[in-house]
Amino acid sequence: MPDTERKTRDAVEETGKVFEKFGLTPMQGRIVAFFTITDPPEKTFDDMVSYFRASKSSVSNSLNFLLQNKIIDYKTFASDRKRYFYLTESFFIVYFTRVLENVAGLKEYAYRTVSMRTPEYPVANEKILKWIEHANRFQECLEATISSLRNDPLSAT
Amino acid sequence: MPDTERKTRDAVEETGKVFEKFGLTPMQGRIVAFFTITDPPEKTFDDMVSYFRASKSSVSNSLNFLLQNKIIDYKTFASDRKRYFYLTESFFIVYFTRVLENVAGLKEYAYRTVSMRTPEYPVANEKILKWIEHANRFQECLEATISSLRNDPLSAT
DNA sequence: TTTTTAGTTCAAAAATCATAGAACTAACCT
DNA sequence: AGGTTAGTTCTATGATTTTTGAACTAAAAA
Repeated sequence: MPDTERKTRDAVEETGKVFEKFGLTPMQGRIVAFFTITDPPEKTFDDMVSYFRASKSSVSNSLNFLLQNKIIDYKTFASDRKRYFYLTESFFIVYFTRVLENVAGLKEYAYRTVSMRTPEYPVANEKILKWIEHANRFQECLEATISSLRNDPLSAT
Repeated sequence: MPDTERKTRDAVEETGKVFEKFGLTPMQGRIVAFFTITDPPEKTFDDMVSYFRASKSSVSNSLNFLLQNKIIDYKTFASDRKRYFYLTESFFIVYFTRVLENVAGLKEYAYRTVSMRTPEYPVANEKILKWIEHANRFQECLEATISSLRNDPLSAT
C-alpha cells in the first residue's frame, strides 16, 4: 500500500473515532470520516463496501441511519441506478438538536419530581429547581444558535 | 408493596432512563434518580444496595464513577463509618463540559482535514469550514452556559 | 482477639450492540 | 426470459458493556 493511502486510511480511522463520541457507531463514524477526508465528495454504496471491505448490511444500515438523521443525503442520475451519497452540512445541527432533546427530557422529569416531592427537605427541591434553571439557560442559548444557523443562507445549500 | 412505593419505584426507574441519555449506565442513572426523588437526600452505600437489591460491586463502581465526575459527594460523621452520599448541583456542568470536549476534539480533526485536502473539490472544504463555524457557535453557547453556572452563587453551595 | 461493618477488587455471567453472511427483491440490461 | 446491479432484510456471530458473586481488606466494635 502506497504511503499516502496508508496515511489517508489512518486519518479516516482516527477521525471516525472522534465521530463515535457524538453517538455514531464505529462504521457510521468511519463513513462520515471517509466523506470528509477523501475525494470525490460523492460516494456510492459500493465505494464504501470495497473501501472498508465491510459487509453490505453494515454499510446499508449505517447509510440509512445517516440518511434518517440527515447527516448525509444522495443524488441520482438518469440511466444510473446508483445513489451518490454526500455529506450535508447539518451534522452539528443534528447533534445540537439531540442534546437539546436530552435536556428537555430531563427538565420534564425534573418538573415532575419537584411536584412529587414533599417540602420536608427543601434543599433537595432547590437543587432540582436549580437544574431546571440551568437547563433553561442552555436551551435559550442553543435554540437561538440553531435558528441562526438555519437562517444562514450558506447553510441552506 | 404499597401503592405510593410502587409509584416511587416507577418514577426512579423512568427517570433513571432519562439520565442514561446523558451517558450514564442504567445503575448510575437509577442511583441519580433515587437521590432526586426519594428522601432523605443523604443515602448510604447500603441504602442503595438494599433499595435496588443490586450487587455491592455494581453500586460501588457506580458511586465511584459519580464521585469522580463530581455528580455526587459525601460527608462523614465522627464515630460512624458510613459515608453519607448526596447529589451535588454540578450534573449539568459535568455534562456540558464533556460535550464541549467532544466538540473541541471534532474541531481539531476538522482543521487537520482541511489542511490535508486538495483544493480540487472546494465544496468539500467549504462544508468542513462550515462545520468549524457551527462548532464555534456551539462552543460559545456551551462556554457561556458553563461559566454562568459556575458564577451562580447558589451553585457554590 | 475475634467479629462486624463498609466497602473494594477481580473473574465470570448476562445483556446489549455492531457487524457479518446469506438469501432475498426490484429495476434495468441483453 | 435470464442475468446483473444496487441494494435490503433477517438471523447468527463477535465484541463490548454492565452487572454479578465471591473473595478480600481495613477500620471499628465486642
